[in-house]
Amino acid sequence: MAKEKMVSQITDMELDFAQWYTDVCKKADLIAYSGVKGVFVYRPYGYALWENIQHILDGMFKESGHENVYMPLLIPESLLQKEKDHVEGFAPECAWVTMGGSEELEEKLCIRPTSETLFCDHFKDIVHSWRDLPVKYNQWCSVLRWEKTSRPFLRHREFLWQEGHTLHATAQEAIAETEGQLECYADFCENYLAMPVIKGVKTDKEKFSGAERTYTIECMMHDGKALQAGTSHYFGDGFARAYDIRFTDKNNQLQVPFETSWGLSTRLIGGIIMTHGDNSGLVLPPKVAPIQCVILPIAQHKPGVLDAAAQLRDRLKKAGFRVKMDDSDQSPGWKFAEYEMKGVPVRLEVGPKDLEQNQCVLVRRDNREKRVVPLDELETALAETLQAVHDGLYAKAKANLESHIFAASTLEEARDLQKRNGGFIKTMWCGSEECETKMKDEAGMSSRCIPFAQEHLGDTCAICGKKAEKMLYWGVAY
RNA sequence: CCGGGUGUAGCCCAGGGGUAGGGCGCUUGCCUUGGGAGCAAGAAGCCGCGCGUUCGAAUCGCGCCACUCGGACCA
Repeated sequence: MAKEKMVSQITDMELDFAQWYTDVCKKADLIAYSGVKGVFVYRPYGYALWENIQHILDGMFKESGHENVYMPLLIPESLLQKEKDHVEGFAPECAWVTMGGSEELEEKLCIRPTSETLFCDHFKDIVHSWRDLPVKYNQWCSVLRWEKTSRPFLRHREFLWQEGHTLHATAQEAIAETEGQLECYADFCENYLAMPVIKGVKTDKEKFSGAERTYTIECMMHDGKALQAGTSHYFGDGFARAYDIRFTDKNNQLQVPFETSWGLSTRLIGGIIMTHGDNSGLVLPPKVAPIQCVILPIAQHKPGVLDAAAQLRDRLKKAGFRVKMDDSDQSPGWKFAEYEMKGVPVRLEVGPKDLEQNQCVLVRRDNREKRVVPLDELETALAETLQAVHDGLYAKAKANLESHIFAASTLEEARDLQKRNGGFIKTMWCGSEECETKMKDEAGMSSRCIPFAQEHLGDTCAICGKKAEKMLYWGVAY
């Protein structure tokens, strides 16, 4: 008899990647829909993942001298409008508060889509002397952008993020800050999330509204689409001039300071899902997994099993691992499937047969490899196994990235490569926005970045044939 | 925002102008435990929302909302 599917399952990603993604988000208990388009409920398991990300990043920011602050949710229209490029960029996706109680407001208030304007307005008041610089602030908050289409984690109207905002006496120092924070993001993605990144600079067309230069890290998903995982902006003194921020330097001269901002959002969770997930569900990088190891007692009604499992749990907790013991009365098979769906990096099985031999079994989520471990070596073995999962995930993601990079010398070639394989298409580029637009119109790709790691693929632009000195990555992005 | 699809129990879906259906899940009991076990009983629904047509609407019409797939726009 053909076994009917007993439980709701996850669509195979080869069959329908978008459906697979949505299934994982829901079945792994990360997120739930609310009654309003584009705003989501972060469920405990999904929020715990964000908290772990927050905790690590927050430590990195503080280590490099940044302080956390909290700015208001609302921006008066007049304040938002001071920087021309910025307001033009964000106006189409602003949501406004126009009523207070039953009264119409004198001036409407924008719900922050990002907080540059608020920080500038505040910086103007607190910075007067060279002694006040640098200012290195960060805030954890949510922002609102009235997106037309939305998807869990990848594109919310309201999303959680951090935004760093810093002010410096010199352009060099501000640029160093911008680049340093990009490195921080790249380090975090690669060493904590096991996501390899491509670092580079956005073209003028793609840069942040109001920025002089935008740096980015770009990741490659399983389906060949690109994901911008974090950005860091150098503003020059544009915002400072627009918002009238001045300081007196050591020579008693009035100067305009230089500014940066940088942000990373819950979108990254979407990136984790699409980088590491498989047809059994989520696969979480061990360093941010809410549960690093789930302990499953086998034949738990037999004497000694539950006690032994609880002892192992306590030992591992004491050793600093995030562990959970599941002694619910579900069958072992059910639990195996459940925790695979939730992406728990390591499963620990312990049953009567193990206890007789003073051992347990560790199973890796990424490749299902089993390892029998003597109980007195458990802490070391688990640490090794978690590290092995991290390394395994990174290697697999790196291979996926590398197998999704193709070189092209003409627009037609680029278009065909994208259509056939997806991925990043690298070409030489003359630097003109017209060529970017043409690539978008005819090949459906936007420029992802001008990578730091440049290669010389030729001397002419793949689109217009004119002289070209820069190599650009193109792709279809989330 | 433009075009297509969908909305019936927690999930997947059938039905259909006149008492609301199935499978899975859920609850309780028995049984079972190294890859989503079995038996029995039970609970659970403004049939997405509003307005219309009708003696009567979950069913027909219109509007809206949400989800989804393309496209345009954006972290």
